[in-house]
Amino acid sequence: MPEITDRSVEKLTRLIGDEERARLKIQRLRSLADVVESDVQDEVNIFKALSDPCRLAILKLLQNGEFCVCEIMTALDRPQSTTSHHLSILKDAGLIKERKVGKWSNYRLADGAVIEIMNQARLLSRLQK
Amino acid sequence: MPEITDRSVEKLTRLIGDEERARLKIQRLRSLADVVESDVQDEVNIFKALSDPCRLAILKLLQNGEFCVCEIMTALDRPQSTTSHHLSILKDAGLIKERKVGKWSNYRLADGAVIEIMNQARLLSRLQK
DNA sequence: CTTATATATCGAGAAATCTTGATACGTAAG
DNA sequence: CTTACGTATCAAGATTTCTCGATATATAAG
Repeated sequence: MPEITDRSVEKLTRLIGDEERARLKIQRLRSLADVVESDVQDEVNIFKALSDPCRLAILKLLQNGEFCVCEIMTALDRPQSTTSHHLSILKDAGLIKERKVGKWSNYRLADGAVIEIMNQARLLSRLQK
Repeated sequence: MPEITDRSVEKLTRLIGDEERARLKIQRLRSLADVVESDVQDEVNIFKALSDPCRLAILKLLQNGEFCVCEIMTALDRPQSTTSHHLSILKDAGLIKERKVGKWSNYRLADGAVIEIMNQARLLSRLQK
């Protein structure tokens, strides 16, 4: 029997009248919103990786194939360190993959789902107008 | 004829040898990555709104219907001001909609695409394991 | 081994975000 | 009008993120 001993009980008890029913309702609400911490963090990291204009530009570029860092920094018109940093965030989030060839690092999209998720966002952004 | 007079030219010229061809390649790379600022900002805001565990929990809850702020704060176990703040970010991003009834504010998902985009992210997060 | 080049990492200042108590606003009831 | 309550906004400290010059690492060439 999970403990529920915080500010919510008082508030919902006033709303519902019966403290026991309030507790049950709180349990139900918590379970509906429940997201397991370790699971959700990966998803949050994916969305964080997508939350930057530079990185969206990189992903858009990579829809045209595989490119090395020096091509990507040229496309973005950003310094090499900035570009490399953004690439590592995208890679850590699992959105792109790296392939080293000699002293070059080539990057490509990790999966078609990356394109799909960007399409959905574009769809949503148009919806609100 | 767009001007290209920055660090990229020097670097790519070395790589390619011919400065004129370097300039052409730069133009092509830029156009592939080009994201119109005003358009991309809406998409960035959508991803930013999704980049928080609290807000993902709210969206997950709202997949079960419409809820008022006091129910949502109960589900999250967060103070009212925090909850309200997250809701306004989700609303500004166009992910949820508000319906006022008396002194209550009820929130619901704005569109099925919200569920879809979360599903894609979950798919991606599992892919990388 | 030395040099050059492509990329990654470090470090620090600037900017944005998160959190939450305090306060303001709006509606309904007395 | 006054009070109560649900919600929104404000303000400020804590944390995170962004940016980019400086530096480190790695590979290839001489």
